[in-house]
Amino acid sequence: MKDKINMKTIAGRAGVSVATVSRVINQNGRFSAETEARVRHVMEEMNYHPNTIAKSLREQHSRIIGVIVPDITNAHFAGLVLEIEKILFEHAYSTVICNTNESDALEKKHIDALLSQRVSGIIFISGKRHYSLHDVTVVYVDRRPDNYDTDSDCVVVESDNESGGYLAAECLIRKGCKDITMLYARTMDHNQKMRLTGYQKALAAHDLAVRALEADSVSVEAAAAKIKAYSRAGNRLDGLVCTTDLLAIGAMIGLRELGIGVPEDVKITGYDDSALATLYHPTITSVHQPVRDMARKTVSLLLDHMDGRQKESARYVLPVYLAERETTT
Amino acid sequence: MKDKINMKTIAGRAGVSVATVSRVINQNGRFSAETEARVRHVMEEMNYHPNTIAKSLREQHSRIIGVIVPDITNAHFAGLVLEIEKILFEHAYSTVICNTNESDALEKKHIDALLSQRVSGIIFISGKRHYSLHDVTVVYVDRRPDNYDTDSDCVVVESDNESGGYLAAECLIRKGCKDITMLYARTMDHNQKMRLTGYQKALAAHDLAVRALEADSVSVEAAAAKIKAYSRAGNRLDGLVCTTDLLAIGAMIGLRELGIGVPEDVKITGYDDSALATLYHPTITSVHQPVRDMARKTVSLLLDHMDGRQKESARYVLPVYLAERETTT
DNA sequence: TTGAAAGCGCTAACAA
DNA sequence: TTGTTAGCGCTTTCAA
Repeated sequence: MKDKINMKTIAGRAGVSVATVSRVINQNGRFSAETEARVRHVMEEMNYHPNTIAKSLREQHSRIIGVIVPDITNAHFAGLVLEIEKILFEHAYSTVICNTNESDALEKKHIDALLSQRVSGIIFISGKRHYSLHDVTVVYVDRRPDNYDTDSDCVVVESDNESGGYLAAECLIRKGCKDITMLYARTMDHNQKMRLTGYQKALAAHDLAVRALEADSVSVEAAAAKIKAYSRAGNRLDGLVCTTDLLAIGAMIGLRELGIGVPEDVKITGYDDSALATLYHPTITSVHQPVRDMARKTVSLLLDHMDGRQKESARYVLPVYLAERETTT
Repeated sequence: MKDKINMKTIAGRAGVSVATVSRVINQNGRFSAETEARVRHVMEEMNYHPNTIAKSLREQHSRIIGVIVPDITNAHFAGLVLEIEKILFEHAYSTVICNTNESDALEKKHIDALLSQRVSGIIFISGKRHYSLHDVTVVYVDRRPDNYDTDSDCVVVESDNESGGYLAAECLIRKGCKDITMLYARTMDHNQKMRLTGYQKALAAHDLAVRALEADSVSVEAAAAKIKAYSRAGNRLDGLVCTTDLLAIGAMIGLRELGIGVPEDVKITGYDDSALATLYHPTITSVHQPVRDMARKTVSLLLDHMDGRQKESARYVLPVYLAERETTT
């Protein structure tokens, strides 16, 4: 009844040995054209699917890659995962998705499971650092691991967050803004930090004063509340650099309630160039990250390191650009 | 150097046989407390991860579930996949994600790969029908398979699209709209059809005339273009039921360009209750689908059918509700 | 060009 | 309570 057809079945029907069947499947040569045709025909006929599990056991690796991500629901992460999965599949690798919901405990469990599955590699989009992963190839993407310094023995792919912050601030300066503030979220990860640094450098380059607002979370409500409090306190503001599109939207909502117009009174930039940025009204000027390139680089590094068994450290910083839209008109 | 530690290593160090180690790991009883403690200690000490591949080979299944989805970047699908993955992991199953990009050829390749991996089950969010999957448990969710009829030998979980269309239309009627049109996309899948049916029933129940507009694609641009053409042609319109939040936004953008106000002149409903719905200005009244419940039902059906080996057909239709917001004020 | 057979790490039937 | 061992389906070495 069940899946009892295996290589032996095929071999029997084709009148050859399992070794030969294996050879034609893997194109390892050492078989005649007729033999190949016969074997292929039988496989077709019986709708045979070579058992990857047995192959993996024999070959000591699974052609499965684990992707650790905080939340696939986040559009930026989803874009990254989509591209990664696509490229991996082209290379005959499967992608196991692991949502951690930012929980260290869950992440640990997922890693244990992946290790048990003898995955060929793990891609971290989580930003957590893992020192104990010596027997598996690892690449960090989008969020560099905790305690990262350049000497660190790990492979990192990121986009140029500092440059992104700089570009956004510079745009506002170019548009004539004088009182430019940055709005970030309390969950101050490294990417946000670098964006802040970029913003600071841009303002310093033009002798403008630096200010920063911290929203309680990455949410519309938190951003709206923060910006309202700031404005009501009488602070001057004509430009706002946000570390996220969501924060930018929250800020606009808050400002709108105060009767402050965007972009007439305050110009705003977001970050990530998410779908929201072009959909929102007004459309949002936003820093675009090269998601596809990041995915491509990540996978190619992973594959290289898996092949070469080389575990050298490396860091790749991919360029971003600013997509200018209505909020900075 | 490599992963040479296996059950035998553990057994050796603990001074027991591999059978005992296996029993401890799988809690199959027939070992003493001291033995268990000793074995556990050694496993801990050596950072041993039981080889799932070998286990799978032996047990003839992989505890891996394949999820076929058109595009993980779609927020609705991402939500579904997130929940599915979460629940599966709680049951010690891994989730391999397969983006098909709506391509039949890619979908076929993914299925072959999953079959080779001897996955324990496949969840389809793709709407494609697969007649040849007899040796693996299958559940369709969100999009029923092509050529579906109730007798069909397959398991389907969906939300009540007809009711959703009805609810949306009824809301507009309640608010006093008289000229209510439906806006859908050319890619007329079954879900959209049912939403249209619901809309039609609601209007019929109130003796109102039914109209439908077909956008060229599920995009803001297509929706804006369509609604502008419709309005300019002099058609009366004070209510619009859209089969997607994206279409609703596109419609609003189109109407805005014509100087038509939402909700003053035209009231609008979206569908999916996506993040956009609460973020957009005005906030969008939208039909909410019970994504978590759909995921939960899907997984529980999958697990049941995998256990029981029963392959009976079934169809579950989960209730939706209308989240009323500013566009229907 | 082909085949026989060992062995990957594990589970479970059987024996003790 | 514990151990021995066959065998899951495949790849690969060695022989023919």
